[in-house]
Amino acid sequence: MSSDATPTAPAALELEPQAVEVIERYWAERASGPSRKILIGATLAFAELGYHGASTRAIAARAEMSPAAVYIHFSSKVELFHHIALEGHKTSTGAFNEPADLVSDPASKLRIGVASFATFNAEMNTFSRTIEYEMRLHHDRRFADVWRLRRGVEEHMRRILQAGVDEGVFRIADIEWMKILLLSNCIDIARWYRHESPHTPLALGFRYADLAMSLVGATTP
Amino acid sequence: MSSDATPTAPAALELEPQAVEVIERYWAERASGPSRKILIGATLAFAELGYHGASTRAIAARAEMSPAAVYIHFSSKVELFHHIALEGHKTSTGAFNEPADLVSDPASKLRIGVASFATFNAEMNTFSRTIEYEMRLHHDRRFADVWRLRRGVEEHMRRILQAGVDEGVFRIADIEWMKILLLSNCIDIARWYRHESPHTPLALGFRYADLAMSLVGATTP
DNA sequence: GCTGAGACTAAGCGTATGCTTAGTTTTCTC
DNA sequence: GAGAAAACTAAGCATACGCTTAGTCTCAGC
Repeated sequence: MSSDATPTAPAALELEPQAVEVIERYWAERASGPSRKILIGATLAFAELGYHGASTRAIAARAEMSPAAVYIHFSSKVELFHHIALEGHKTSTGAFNEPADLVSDPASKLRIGVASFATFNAEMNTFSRTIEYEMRLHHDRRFADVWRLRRGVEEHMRRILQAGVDEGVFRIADIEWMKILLLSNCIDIARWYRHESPHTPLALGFRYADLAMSLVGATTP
Repeated sequence: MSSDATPTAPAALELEPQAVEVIERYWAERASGPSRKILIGATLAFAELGYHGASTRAIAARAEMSPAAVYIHFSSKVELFHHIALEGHKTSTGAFNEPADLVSDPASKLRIGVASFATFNAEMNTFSRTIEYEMRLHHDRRFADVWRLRRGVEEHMRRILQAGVDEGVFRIADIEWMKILLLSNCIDIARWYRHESPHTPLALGFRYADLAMSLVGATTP
């Protein structure tokens, strides 16, 4: 039995070059100097190897530093992941909340919120997917703030749908179900989207916005 | 910096009791004796801790065996995961393909295929989610068979949609996009569904089937 | 009951892990 | 330029990891 064990370790996932660029640009806007290099390296390592599969040595190598240097800037591996997950969720939830808050009627909120959220998940597909998948293993107190952000988007979506129904512009039989469905659509983009897809993230966002309007039975043209 | 490292390891994810039962029943139907115990233990460990986070000791403990006993039945940890992923994908793809193959017209194929696939992903949410998430880290040759099964469902869905358009019963502007959308809806159920949800997997399957018929603009009542 | 095969274990191996330490290098301020 | 603080490294620690080995136990067949 043991003699047929394959000597090859699982190969690291090959990331799309554009996905790497997106991640580098993302952290360039939010961190500088060595911290930035570590955040980029860690994000890439987590994306390619998973949280537990990514050793601090792998992270450090991608940051072109020694493993010990990582601890100058982040107190632990899990704290590093927490930082990435929190920042990622702030951006992700902001991608939905902020555009929706720029308009006042429910239909526009829904359209622009969904478009923006879908675009974000397509553009940041590798980043979003990684955090999404790895967050399931982190339910301890340290990550309570991240989980809270997620619940905030659900609540926001529910309020938009409720307002639309109250104003008679949405025809929804089951708001809770519609909320789940609309968010599910947007979130799953991170799983399947690749930059080589025929649609740009922006175009995809419009598609999902149109779909959302259709699903809620929006009465506006 | 290092002095504020939290001494607590990430807590193992708490699985829904019903999710545990589902997994136990699943393997009861496909394995017996010690192999079954190992498959159950490993599936639970992977679900709670992730692939890399689940040590062979954790797997063995859940199977109530020693770590060495696992190697009598499975040649390596990765082979154990491969076995679980392959079996899971055979069942998952079967959940779509087999019901759809029982009927001949595209509308019925779509309805029954989606209903069945959605029901499967809800019922087996923990199992599906775990495999889905961990499969992204396994792209080496060993897992080619698993990846092939996934592509088979996509192809099948595309053929159903094409047949519906050819026969004039579906009104779809972009078949490729519709294919992605319909499968995305079903697959993402595994991410969000919990057994404590108000809808049973079966009821959810019908909802998704209705949604699919609506989305393709099916002309049959 | 005996024997051999298969299943199983305790112990351990070689290696990897997250993290620390002591020393070195770099940067910043005066 | 000097000194202090910050950033960084090589080396190493304590522990965990996937897996093997040698011995023990259990089961099935005769």
